[in-house]
Amino acid sequence: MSALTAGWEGRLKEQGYRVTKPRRAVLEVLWAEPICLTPEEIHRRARQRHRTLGLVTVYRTLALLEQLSLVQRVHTGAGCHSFAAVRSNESHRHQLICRTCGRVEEFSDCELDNTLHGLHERTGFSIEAHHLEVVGRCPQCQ
Amino acid sequence: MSALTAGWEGRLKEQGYRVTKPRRAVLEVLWAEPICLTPEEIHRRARQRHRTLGLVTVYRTLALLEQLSLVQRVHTGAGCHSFAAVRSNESHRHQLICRTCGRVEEFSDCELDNTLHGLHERTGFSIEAHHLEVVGRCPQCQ
DNA sequence: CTATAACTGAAAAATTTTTTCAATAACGAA
DNA sequence: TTCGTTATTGAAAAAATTTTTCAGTTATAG
Repeated sequence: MSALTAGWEGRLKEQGYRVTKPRRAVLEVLWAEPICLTPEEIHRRARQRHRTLGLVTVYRTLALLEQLSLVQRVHTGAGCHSFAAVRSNESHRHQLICRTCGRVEEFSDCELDNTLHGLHERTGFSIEAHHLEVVGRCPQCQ
Repeated sequence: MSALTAGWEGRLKEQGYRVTKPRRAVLEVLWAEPICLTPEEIHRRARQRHRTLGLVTVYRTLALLEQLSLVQRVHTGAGCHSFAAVRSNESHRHQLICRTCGRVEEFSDCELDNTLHGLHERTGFSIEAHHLEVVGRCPQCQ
C-alpha cells in the first residue's frame, strides 16, 4: 500500500472499526485509479483482490468509508451513484469529472465566499455546506 | 395557472409533445411550493389533481420535464433523488436547499469563472458544465 | 368529428439497496 | 501464541426503486 493511502487503517481503528480484507479490497480498488465507479463495478473489481467479497459488503463498506471521508460520492459521473477515493486532506473538496472516462480530479479553491455570503444576505438561509461538481473531458478523452 | 408557469405548455408543444392531465398535475405540484420532492411524494400529491395518475407516469413525466428543463434534480435534498420546479430562465442554475424542509432557492451568480478557468489551465480538462448545490437552513427552519 | 399517433395505467420485470441472521475473522488480553 | 469477545461478513430474502411491455385511452391536427 502506498504512502498516500497509509492513513486509512489508523482512521478506522481510531473509531473502533476493524481493518478487514473486504474494506482493504474496496479501498484499494478506488485508489488504483482516479476514477469514479458504481458499487457494482467496485464489487467486480474488488473480488479480484478478495474472492468471496459480497456486494452487500461493498454497500456497507462504502457507507462506512464515506462517513469517514475516505471515499466520496459523485453525482454527475456514471449515473449519479458512483464513488471515488478521497485523495486530498482538504475538508472542502470539490470534483472535476471527465464525462467520458469518469476520471475525478479534486480541488478545493472555489472562490465562493462572496457568493455564499451574498446568498445568506439575500435569502436569510444559514449556509452550512456546498457541493460543486464540474464536468468536462480530461486531456486523454478530448 | 399563474403567469410564471404559463410557458410550459408551449414548450411541450414546440417539441411535439402533448399537454396532458398527468403532466399538468406533476408540474402543478412542483410549482405549488418551492420545495424538492421525491417521485413517490409527487405521485401522492399529484393524485389529488388527477385521480388515476400512476407512479410510472410520474417517472416518465419527470424524465421528460427534466429534459425540457422544466424540472430539475436535487441531489443534496431528501435522499438524493428529488425534484423541484425550474423557476428561473437562467441556463446556469444552482440551488440553495434547506436541509430541514427541502425548500429550494435558485441562483445563478456564482462567480466561478476564475475557478473554472484555473481548473482548465491546471488540469487540461475542457470544462463543459458545473453543478453547485448549497445546503443550509431557511429562515423558517432555523 | 375523425384519424392517428402520443400517451397512459397496470402488471410484470429488472435493478438497486437494505435487512436478517448464522458463521467468520479481527484484535486485545492473557 | 492462543483465547474470548465482538465487529464484521456473505447469503438469502425482503424492500424499495426504476424500467419495460402492451393494450386501451386521449390529445390534437385536419
